[in-house]
This record gives sequence, C-alpha cells and structure tokens, in this order.
Amino acid sequence: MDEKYFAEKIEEKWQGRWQESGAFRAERDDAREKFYALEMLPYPSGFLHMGHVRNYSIGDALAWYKRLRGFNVLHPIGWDSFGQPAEQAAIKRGVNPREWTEENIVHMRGQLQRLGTSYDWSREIAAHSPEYYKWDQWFFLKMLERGLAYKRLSPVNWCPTCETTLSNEQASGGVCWRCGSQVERREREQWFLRITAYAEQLLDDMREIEAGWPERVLTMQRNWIGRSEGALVDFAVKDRDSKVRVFTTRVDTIYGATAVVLAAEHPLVEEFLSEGEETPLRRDVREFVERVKATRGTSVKVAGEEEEKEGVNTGMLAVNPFSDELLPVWVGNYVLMEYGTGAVMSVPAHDERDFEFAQKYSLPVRRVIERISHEQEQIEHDPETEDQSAAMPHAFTDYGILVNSSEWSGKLSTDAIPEMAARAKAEGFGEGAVTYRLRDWGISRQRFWGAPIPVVYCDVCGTVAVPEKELPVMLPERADFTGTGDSPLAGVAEFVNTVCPSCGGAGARRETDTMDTFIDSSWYFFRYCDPRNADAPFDPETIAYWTPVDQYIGGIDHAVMHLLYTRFWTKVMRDLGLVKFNEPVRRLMTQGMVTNIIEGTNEWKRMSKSRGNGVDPDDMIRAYGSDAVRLFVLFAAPPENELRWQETGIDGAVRFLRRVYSMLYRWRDALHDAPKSAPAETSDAARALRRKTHQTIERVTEDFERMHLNTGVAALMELSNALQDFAARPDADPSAAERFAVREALEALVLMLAPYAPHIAEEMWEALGREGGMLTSGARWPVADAELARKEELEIPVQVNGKLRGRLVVGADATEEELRASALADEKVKTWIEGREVVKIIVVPGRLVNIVVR
RNA sequence: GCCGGGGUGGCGAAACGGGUAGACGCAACGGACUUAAAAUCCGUUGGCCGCAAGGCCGUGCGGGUUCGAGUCCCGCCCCCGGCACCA
Repeated sequence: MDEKYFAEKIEEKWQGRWQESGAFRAERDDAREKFYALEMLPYPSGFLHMGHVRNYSIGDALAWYKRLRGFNVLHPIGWDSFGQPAEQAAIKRGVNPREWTEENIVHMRGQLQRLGTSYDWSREIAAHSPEYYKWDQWFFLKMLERGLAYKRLSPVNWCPTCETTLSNEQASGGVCWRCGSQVERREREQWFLRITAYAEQLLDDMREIEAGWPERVLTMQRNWIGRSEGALVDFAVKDRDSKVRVFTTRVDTIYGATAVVLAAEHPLVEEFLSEGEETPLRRDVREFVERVKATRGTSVKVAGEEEEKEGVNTGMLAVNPFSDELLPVWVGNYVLMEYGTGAVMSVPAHDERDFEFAQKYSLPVRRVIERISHEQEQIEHDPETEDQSAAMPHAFTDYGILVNSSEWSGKLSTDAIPEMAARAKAEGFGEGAVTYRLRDWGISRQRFWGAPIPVVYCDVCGTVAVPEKELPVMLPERADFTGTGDSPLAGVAEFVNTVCPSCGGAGARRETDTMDTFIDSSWYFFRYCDPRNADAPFDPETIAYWTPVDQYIGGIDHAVMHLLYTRFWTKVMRDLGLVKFNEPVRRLMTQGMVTNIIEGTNEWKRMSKSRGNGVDPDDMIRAYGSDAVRLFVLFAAPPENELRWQETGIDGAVRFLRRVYSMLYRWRDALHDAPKSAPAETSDAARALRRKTHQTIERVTEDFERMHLNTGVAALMELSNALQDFAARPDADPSAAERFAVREALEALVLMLAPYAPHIAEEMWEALGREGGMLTSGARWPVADAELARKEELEIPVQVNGKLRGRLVVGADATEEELRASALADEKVKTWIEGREVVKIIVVPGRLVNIVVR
C-alpha cells in the first residue's frame, strides 16, 4: 500500500488477482442458497457507453453485496451478437459480419474487465455462435411441433431502411425500433409465433411479479396485450348466405346501431367485389377500398392525428338480430381488419367514431342510453325521439339506462351487457367474447446476420421441418449484400439448395429468412446456467437450481419487446417441461438514462455519438479510475432516475476514496496491535464511534436490500466523516478501546465499500492485514449489533401547537411522564405556553412532544 | 384522449407505517496553508426580517382531515414516459 492512492496501479493488480483466483466463478451447490443477478446482455457494437457502465455498475454492486452476504451468486455476461449493425458494416464496408462482431466482442470484453466487473467469464455466451443458435432453432422446431409456430401470408410491418419485416412490438408507434424510420405495410409470407395463445396467462401471471416489477412496465405490458371484454354478434346479410360478425364491448347499445361498417380488407367486401358485373356502385366501392389499402401501406401517419373518417355504402343490408331492423352495410377507413372481427356495428349516439362517421354521411343518430338522474333514479329524456342528432353535440359513451330498446328498455347497461350476450348465445347469433390487441409475433427477418429458420420447402412434401439431428442449420460465411429486399441468403446457392429431409428428393430449398434476434435474448439467461451443454439447451435440473432470475437490471426500452417475449418463452418452456415456474424474473429494475448536456444549450439528452454528447467510459476510467466512475454513477442519483453526467461529481467520488484511503494509511500501524475484541474499559468517543459504525451497517444493509444504492454511499460517507472527526480530537493518543473502535469502523467501511469500489476496497482490506482477496478468503458483510447501534441520548423536539419551539436532550429510555415533565419545564417552551391553557399534551416516546394550548 | 410515474434549496438528492424538511454530495462564498496557484484542511450556504437573541414563511396551486401533513383525502396546474381510430 502506497501513501498515495494510484487508481490505475491498484485496479490492474486486483483485476489480475481476481482472474487468477477465479474469485467470481460460480458453481452449482445445492447446499448453498443461490442468487442470480442479471444485467441485460449487450449488443457488441464495438464500444461500451455510459448506459452500459451504469447498468453493469448496479448489477455488479448487487452481486458483490450478495456474495459478501454468503450467497452463491451467479453473475454472467454474454453477447447479443446477431443483428443489424454487423450487417450494415458488411453492406457499407464489405467486412465479414462475423469477424466484425468478434473483434467488437474482444474490445468490449476488455472494457468490461477494465471496469472491474465481477462476471463469471467461464459462462460467457454469444448468440451468433452455432453452439448457441442451434438451440434457437431447436426451440423453433418444438414450437412448430406444437402448432405454436406457423407461416402465413399477412400484412406485415416493413422497415424500408433496414429492409426487413418487423414484429408489431418492434414497429410500435408506426416507427422502426432500431432506426426510427416510418414503417410500411406489406403483404408477405412470414413465420409467426403464437404468443396470442398466452395472452391471458401473460396478463394473469403478472400477479406473481407485481411486487418485484416496476408499475409502469406492468402497465405498458397490460396495455400492449389490450384485453377487452365484449360480445360477438352475427348480422345476417340480406339476400346472401354470408353473415357479418361484429365485436362490440357495448351490446347494450345495439338498438342504436344504424349501420354495419366493414374494414376494407374484410372478406365480405372481397366477395362483393368479385361477383357479378361491374356496376357504378361496385366501382365506387372498389376505388374506395383500393385507396384505403394504398394509403394504409405508405401514408406517413403522425401519431395522435386521426385520419378523417371516410366510407362508402355498399348497398348491402344487414339484419340486426335483436331488432330485425335492416341496416346499410358500409366500408369504412376507420375499421381495422386486424382487430376484433374487422367489422363493427355503428352506433353513432354512443361511440365517438361512429358519431363522427354518421355526421359526415348523415346517418341517423338514435339514442338508446340515458344518463341516470341521481336525484330521482329516473331517466330525464323523451324516449320516443328518433333522430336526435341536433340534441346530441357528441356521443354519449357512459354506461346508463337503456331506452328505445324493446324489452331491454329500463335496464342498466351493466346488467344488459351480460344478459344480452347470453341471449345471443341462446339464440345462436353470438356470444360473450374477449379480444386482445396483442398480435402473434412475426419472427421472419429478411436479413443475413441471424439464426436461419430450420425449415425446407420441397415440391413433393411441402414445408418440412429440418430434423433435430441436422441442427444447427449453419449460416454461411458470406453472402452478397445487394439490398434487394429479399434475404441475402436467397442468393447463396449452396445454402438454398438442399435435399428434402422427408423424401430425400433433390431440388428442395431452404427457408432463407432468419429469426428475429429477440429470440436469442428470450432465453439466454437460462443458457448461462449450463452454457456448454451440447445435448440440450440446458440441463433442467441445473436451471432448477439457478433460476428464476432474482434481480434483473436493464433499460426501460425493453419494457414491452424483450420483457414480453421472454415471459412468453418461459411459459412455452414450462409447457415443454423444461422449467417449473411461470415467470422468469422475480425482481426487475429499470435503470434511468444517462444524459449529458448538449453543448450551447441547456438541454439534457441521452448520450449518443451522433448527438455529439457521448462520453467515453475508457477516458473516464483513465482519468479517474474505475472505482471512482462506478462510485459516482451509483451515488449521483437513484438507479431508476435519469443520471445527468457532470464531471465535477466524479471529483467528489475521487476525493472521498482518497480520504478513506489516506485515513486508513495513517491508522495502519496503530491498528496492528489493536485488541481483537472490545475492551471492557472504554470512552465516550469510542462508544460514539462504535454506535455510528453499527448504525451505518444497519443503514447500508437495508439500502442494498431496497436497491437504494445512492443513499448507501451517503451513509458510508457519514461514517468516514465520523472517523475523520474522531481522529481530529484534541486527545490524539488513542486507548486500546479507541483503537478497537477505529479498526472495527474501518473494516466495516472497507467491506461495505467493496460493492461500489471493489479495487480500492480489496487493497485496503489487504492493508488491514487480511490475506487473499475478500471473496476467496471468505470475508463476510459486517453484522450490525442493534444494542451498540442504539442511541443513548435522544434529542426530542418539543412543539407548541405543532410548531417547533424547543429541544430536549434525554436518555433514550425516558418515559412518557419524564418527557412531559421536562417539556413543560423547558425555558423556551415556557415562554410559549405562559398565560395559556394547556389543552392536551401529545407524547410520542422517542420521537416528540406536542403541547396544545388555547 | 386513455394509462402510468413525477413536481422538495443554485444543482443531484434525503426523509420506510403522518412526528425536528433539506442527510450525503456538487457548485458557490469566506478563511488557513502557499511567493502564488492547484491540491488539502476549517467554516458558511432554503427565503425574508433582525446588531443579536430570535421570529415569520417555505416541499407545484387551492381546499380538507389531524395535536401535527412533503407524506393521507378532494379539486386543479405543470412536467416526463407509454399507447394511438382497439369498436
């Protein structure tokens, strides 16, 4: 230990020692309690950014804490190494995506090691290695067997920049999640995973994780799944065999329906257009439908802005099954084929959209729900009026009481809804139903750098699954990146042309699309538990020990995509008998962004190279040391908050570390002969220091349990300040009891500093005379002695009428009576109660006294 | 519009079931050391009034409950995030 603190030297030393001793290696041990600390795996872009540093500092601190608490901690890392940037590099610079990716991994691995992260590198995995993606393909086959994977022609989201299709989650808001381009709609054959089959479970099982997940993530997922209860009702179409099935959440308004409106893509529309001769009416409908389809494909729709509602009357008539009334059948641009049944009953009086539509085309508005008058529990409207559009400036969408609805009139909406659904079912023209906004997960990507979908097309046998024993379907080394909109694999003849695994016939062709990379990240943390297994994705018994993940930490940007997919994947694995639980992650923490000021403005924006406000972690580590960078990042704000990058803040962290270090250096010799147990004879100062030490242990321990990492640092700073004050006392010749107290304080301080600043903590631990690194020598988190932590004296505030008027210093065990008496005897208090009548005295022992006077 | 989370000093933030608002740190100011600066150390730092003792005000705004409200209830305002014609 040098007199002065040299971060670089210490950090190199300990990073080397950790590696040699395998300090962070984790092995399954059924006798020990495990803890799985996980951070979202990085994409190997080439460079670590501050968001990574924050993410991994949080996870690393937790891993250290749990290890010191005696848990068998699994803390792994790997690479989400399939994906677009590698392919872009290949397109732009002709490099090999695999080589580019692997070079990046080498560099970033070095960066993570320089940061001093405590990963078990023996478990490192990379999504692009055949040993890994083989199991992506294996899972795909399992889903295919169970009907959970299927191919169909459907409109999909197409990103013109990335030249690939996207899932709905990845095209949320109409923009590509990667590049922000406006997505287009295209018809395409594409593989889907049936996530909708799990919609109800994905909702229900949230109960299991409610306590451990942030509210907003659960809400976002809940909204995304979009469960909606209602009814399906069939409207017979006059003079035809077909029926129109509509979905509605408001059957109670069905007597107010004045039209049926179909989506442009609705089968009945196609049927109508494809029959008979071209009439003016048919031409109008055709033109309208084509226009709608065209604008839906390419229109640049700004979120929040609704298109004007338009439609065209087809001349067909539908029968309202409740009233037998004939309603015109329209096609409307505001009805979506993807939701519900692609057809709605239009109830202008009670639905905003239908109201707007009816206004434009002068459809009748018939009121069938009235507000309940609270004074008289009666309706307040003349129920006989037919067209009340003049009386209704907008739709009335609340529940109420039914009017104009035949025998249902007079019922409450809440009663009518289930009763009418039951009637529909009984009479065979409908039923109660639940629909979801969630769509199946489109996983086909027209990209090279991903896991090939293990399917072969044979002219004789059709679509054939690649047999398990032929996995992995290897990605070729090279392809032409011409950007034709098709997968580059389609141009690799050796890849495409194959024999049919079923009939052995030549001339079969492989699927050339690759899988969405979100598949890789849906189950990677199971693979960490058993990363070299060649016979299975993992051994179910091994993961039964390690999983579920105890604490997961990552960015909020994956609230819906990754975190929904991985929940789905886990449920599928459960149904395959591979895991025994429903939810993969017990506790989730979404860390806040790291922002930096945009030069010349006062705007704080997420750090990014393109914005020019990025900060290179390597520069920071070189300038301040990794310990200081980590400490600052954890101290500057609570983990969930935005972190505004201010370099003066790191100066503070460096100052603190230096103070602790030099304090220990100064005391070192005096501590060598400090007693091993607390001497009986002690002093006030020693007692006070020990009290502070044990209070700090209580606080920091609690802070780690709640992941309040910033206040944990504050508590350590307070202890350090107390030590500083202790050493500055005029009496500078410490007794045995005092040396003991200092040693105890320093040991506790150093141990509790380890999660934040592990290198310097190890160095100081060694300077305190401990052999070997903390973890390999079995060092343990300090234990607070509640008795020692207890205050002997308390300062009790005294209020008069709720305002602070004085303070009492009393023994910690002062009784209510004693507190009351000393409060009334206090000189300052006296001046406030003199000449007034004391009405009441509230005494909260150990807390305060409040005297109420009149 | 709907849903979720928030508004506390110059700044980042503390305050776990209502009980001393602003811990800890950054910045700033004053002082010590120094030829000087940096570093370090000591001190001050919510606002207003006051020589001081001390007082008054203060957690987005307006009400309420309570001996006592940053914390609970009602009504607003503003900010951040998510969703987007979902029938």
